[in-house]
Amino acid sequence: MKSIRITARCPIRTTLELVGGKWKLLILFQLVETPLRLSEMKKKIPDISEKMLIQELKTLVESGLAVRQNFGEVPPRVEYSLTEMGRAVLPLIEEMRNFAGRYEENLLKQRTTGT
Amino acid sequence: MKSIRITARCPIRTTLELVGGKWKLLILFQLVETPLRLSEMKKKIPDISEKMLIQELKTLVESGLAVRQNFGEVPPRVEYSLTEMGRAVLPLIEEMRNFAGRYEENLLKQRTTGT
DNA sequence: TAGGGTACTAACCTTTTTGTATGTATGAAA
DNA sequence: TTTCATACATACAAAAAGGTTAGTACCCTA
Repeated sequence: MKSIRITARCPIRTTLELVGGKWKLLILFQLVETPLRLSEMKKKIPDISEKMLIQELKTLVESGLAVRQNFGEVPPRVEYSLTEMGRAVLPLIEEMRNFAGRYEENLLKQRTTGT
Repeated sequence: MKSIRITARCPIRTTLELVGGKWKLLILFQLVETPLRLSEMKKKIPDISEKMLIQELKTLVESGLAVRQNFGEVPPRVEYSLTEMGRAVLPLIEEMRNFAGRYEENLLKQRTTGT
C-alpha cells in the first residue's frame, strides 16, 4: 500500500472529477451491457432529468469514457456506449457494491446485537 | 457480474451517500495509517476549510466510518480514527488509484499517438 | 490580567449542482 | 397541413455544497 499524497492532483481527486457526482456512475453502469439511446436510458434511470442525462453524457464523452454515435436518421437516433476507458470503471462499481453490502450487513448486525 | 437495479436505494447510491462529495474519501484516507487530531488533518489536506473538515468528520462519525475520541484535556485534544467499516473504503480507494492511473496512462498514449 | 492553544459553533455569503419548463429541427405519416 | 417522435438547447429557479469570518470555552502560562 503506497501512500497517496493529497495534492491538487491525486488519484482520488482525478477519479472524483471524472465520475464523481450524483449521476455519472449510474449512467456508465447502464451502458455496461449494451449501448443505449437517450430514451432508453431515461427508462433505466427513472429519476434523472433529461437535462442532467444529456449534460452528463456530454461530459462523459468529452472525458473519453463514453462515445456518441449519431445515425443521422429522422427522427433522431443516437446511441451511447462505453469506451475501453469507460469499462475501466467496472471494478470501481464492483467495489462500491462490496462496500455498500458490507455496510448494510454491519448495520443489521448492530441492530440485532442491540448496539 | 450480477446486475444492479437502479432504484432509490442501490449500492452505488448508498456508497455515494456515505463517501461521496469532495472531501470524505480524502479525509478517510488520511486516517488509514494512524489516528489524527484536527490540526494534523488540516496540515495533511491543506486546502480544506476548517468548517468542512469538522462537518465531514461529524457525518463520518455519525455514519459509523470514523470515531471521535475526546481526551478531555485543556487545551482540547480530540483524535479521529477509522472504524472497521471505515477501513472497508480502502479497496475502493485502491480502485480509484487504479482507475486514475489507467486514465492518465491512456491520455498519454493518445498524445504520443497523435489521436 | 492578558494572551495562547485547540476544537468547535454559528451566521452569512458564494458557487456549484440539480431541476423545471419550454422551445427547436427534421422528415415521415396521418 | 398538422402531428409525431427524438435528441438536444436554453433560460431560469431551487437546492445543495462549500467557503469566510468571527466568535466560544477552557485552563495554563507569562
